[in-house]
Amino acid sequence: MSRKPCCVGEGLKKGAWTTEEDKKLISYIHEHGEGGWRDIPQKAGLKRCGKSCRLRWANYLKPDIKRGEFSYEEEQIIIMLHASRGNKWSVIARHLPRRTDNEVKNYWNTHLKKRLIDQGIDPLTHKPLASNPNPATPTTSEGQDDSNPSNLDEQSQSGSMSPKSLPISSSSCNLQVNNSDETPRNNGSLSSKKCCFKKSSSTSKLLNKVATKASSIGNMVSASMEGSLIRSTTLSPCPNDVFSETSQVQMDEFAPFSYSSDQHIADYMKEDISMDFDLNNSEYDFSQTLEDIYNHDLLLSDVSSTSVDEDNMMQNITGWSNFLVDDSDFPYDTNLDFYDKNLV
DNA sequence: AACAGTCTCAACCGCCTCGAG
DNA sequence: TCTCGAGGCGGTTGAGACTGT
Repeated sequence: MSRKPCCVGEGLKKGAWTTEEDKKLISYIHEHGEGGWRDIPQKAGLKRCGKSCRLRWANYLKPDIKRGEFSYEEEQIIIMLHASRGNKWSVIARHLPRRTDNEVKNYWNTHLKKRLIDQGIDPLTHKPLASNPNPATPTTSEGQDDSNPSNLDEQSQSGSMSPKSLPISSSSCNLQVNNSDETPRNNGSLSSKKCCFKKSSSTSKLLNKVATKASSIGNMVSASMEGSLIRSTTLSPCPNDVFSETSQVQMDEFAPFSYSSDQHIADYMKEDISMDFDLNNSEYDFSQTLEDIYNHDLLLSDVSSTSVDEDNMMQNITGWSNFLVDDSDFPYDTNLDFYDKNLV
């Protein structure tokens, strides 16, 4: 037993990778495949630590990595999974095909975390910040300096909140706001069917919560299914322990399933169901909303350890979509006041 | 144009888990 | 059973880009 340590050695280069180094690494991996990272630097002619090579490959050079702006659906998935899983970036990234854990982590830290704080939501607990009397107004909180003009300018100067500064609730609710420099993140229009929370029975509250998420669930399901069904299709009926070994299937193989034959379900669910709710309402619990959704198998809590029955999942989704779009006795008031105040 | 402050994200660091020896 | 290295993961850093004055 005389293994040599991975990252000791003089003359190892650090810092940004050059294109030349990238070429060497790509070329080597194309020829020999991944793995054996300790030996790769030497064999590929790189003065880098094996660990550094692995990271460079996994986070940047790998051909199927998706880069660039996160979609609305991806944002929703990150937020929801973070609420239930915490900083488990690798777990979250598994639900986002072609995204890396590092990228998800960076996006959370630089965008989503701030946005939640701005809207008075504690990014750790995903519950309204206790000290925040008005969630629609940026407040001083952890990592947030209200003397920072940029925080105030964003809304006071623009006269409206950009989608990125919208409350999570609103961005989940088909709200469309004036947005000159960005493609709207949701194709839905500002619904005429705006609903308020009603403090009634727990069932009503659950329905409220579900309805709140309904407009985005379609998108989320589509996106999540990409990741989940790829794996379930691949796995089933494989035992769980085989799962991780077989999960490297390209999503393209299942694109027809994800995007055509079942797109109608997602479309149904994206339809004109929207509402707002009052974050001041101490009973609102985003984590609970997630639990509710998870309990109905709309999202898989951790596909890496779960084998999924595809038919069962589709039954659930179909059932839920029918439930969600059946608003014949939609029990909530319409109310645009909240966004009228904050978006105009 | 120059400078300062802020933001972004690639890359590093250190810890943890797992498995080989 | 114990030790140690590889690989994986989450937290943090800092260089470069961007923005405001």
